[in-house]
Amino acid sequence: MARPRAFDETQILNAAQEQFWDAGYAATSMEDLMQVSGLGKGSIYAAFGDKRQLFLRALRNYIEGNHEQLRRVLSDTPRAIDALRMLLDAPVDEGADSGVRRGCLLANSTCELGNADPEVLALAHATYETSTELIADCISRAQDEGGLPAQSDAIGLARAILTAQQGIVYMSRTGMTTAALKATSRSLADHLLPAHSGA
Amino acid sequence: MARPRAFDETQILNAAQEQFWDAGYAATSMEDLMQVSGLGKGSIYAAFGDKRQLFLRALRNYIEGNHEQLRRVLSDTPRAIDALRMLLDAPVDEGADSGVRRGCLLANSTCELGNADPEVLALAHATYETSTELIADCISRAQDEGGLPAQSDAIGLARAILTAQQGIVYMSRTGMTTAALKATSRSLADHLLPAHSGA
DNA sequence: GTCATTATTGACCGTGCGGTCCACAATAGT
DNA sequence: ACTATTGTGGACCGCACGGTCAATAATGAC
Repeated sequence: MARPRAFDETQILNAAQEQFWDAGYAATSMEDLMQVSGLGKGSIYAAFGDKRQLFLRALRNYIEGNHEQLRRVLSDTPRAIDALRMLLDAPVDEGADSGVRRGCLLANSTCELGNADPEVLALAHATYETSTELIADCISRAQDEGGLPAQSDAIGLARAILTAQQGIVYMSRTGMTTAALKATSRSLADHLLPAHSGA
Repeated sequence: MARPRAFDETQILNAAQEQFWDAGYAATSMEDLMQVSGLGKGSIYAAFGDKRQLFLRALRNYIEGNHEQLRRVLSDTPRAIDALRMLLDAPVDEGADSGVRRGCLLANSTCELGNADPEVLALAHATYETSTELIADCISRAQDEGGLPAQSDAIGLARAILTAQQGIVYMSRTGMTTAALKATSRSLADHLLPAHSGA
């Protein structure tokens, strides 16, 4: 009954996400977004509202993707303890080859906007709460499997792992060599997850 | 022979630093800087060049202050192991009462500008290299004092502690409660610095 | 084919930005 | 007191930004 959309909304969100991830919120102009999306300005505004709303949707899109991946890793890895170690290793590989270390979009956004935009802050808070629970579940599994001492507080340890991971993500942006980064992630994993599996 | 400055350069740098810390680089306008410094636009440009240069000086100012404080804590604390624990505790107290958790200016700046401004990135890299060395020295001291096992790699452990600290700094910005934050810092300290001193 | 409806485009707008400049103020030397 | 020199403040500039809008294109219903 009317002219159909010529673009896929998710595709645009992905493109916007990449752009915001590369440059940050403030440093991304509508021109940039037009370029990476291939859309005219009017189409973007008609479809998403304004820059901030597009950003928020792209950010939510990113978070969902991240959580999906987290869930997959945590549940698909045979030994739970290995999954936990992977959490600390993952940021090291991210973009190691391409040389561009842009960290985590949510972390970047929280740093840039967390003080000024309550919605971004709330998104960050909720995300890390969920992450903590997912990780804690995995810790319980590791305890059941005997990979971790049973007495330790799963939520507390989950928070420590998450915090360490965020530390690694950040340090990866500071020009640390991949080798140093790898060693650090390993060191943190060894300290936080005492029993580890082989070489 | 000429009209003297009516302001103290360091004072302006401190004011600018606070402003950039509160709002970030892009979200700070020259108007903001005029307001917090009490200076006219012309004076700022005459004294500091442009916005970016003022920012870089404010950032360097911040870094120097931070390192001074780090040095002081690391050397003035009687037992080195306690100093190391303090590194992880410090971010928790920072701004806990006022409620504003603005993290670390250098970290914020690196997240916002690290990809786009090589100078900021270089500053971050150099800073963390220095921090790592300072912490490593303190670790050696802790080993000499018997507070830490002597066999562990000081630099590696220093990097792990620094990374964990940055993780805590970041998590403090995500709306975590002070209690959870405190528990996390304690947990990380306990895992990274096995031997600790009393209740 | 006609029409109603929605998508698309790009010209256009007002605003706030970083940055410049100039008239004026304040000092030190003589 | 006069002058040279530098600091100060704010008016001013051009620009790029986010955002709007109207003309046009593409579809489905009938």
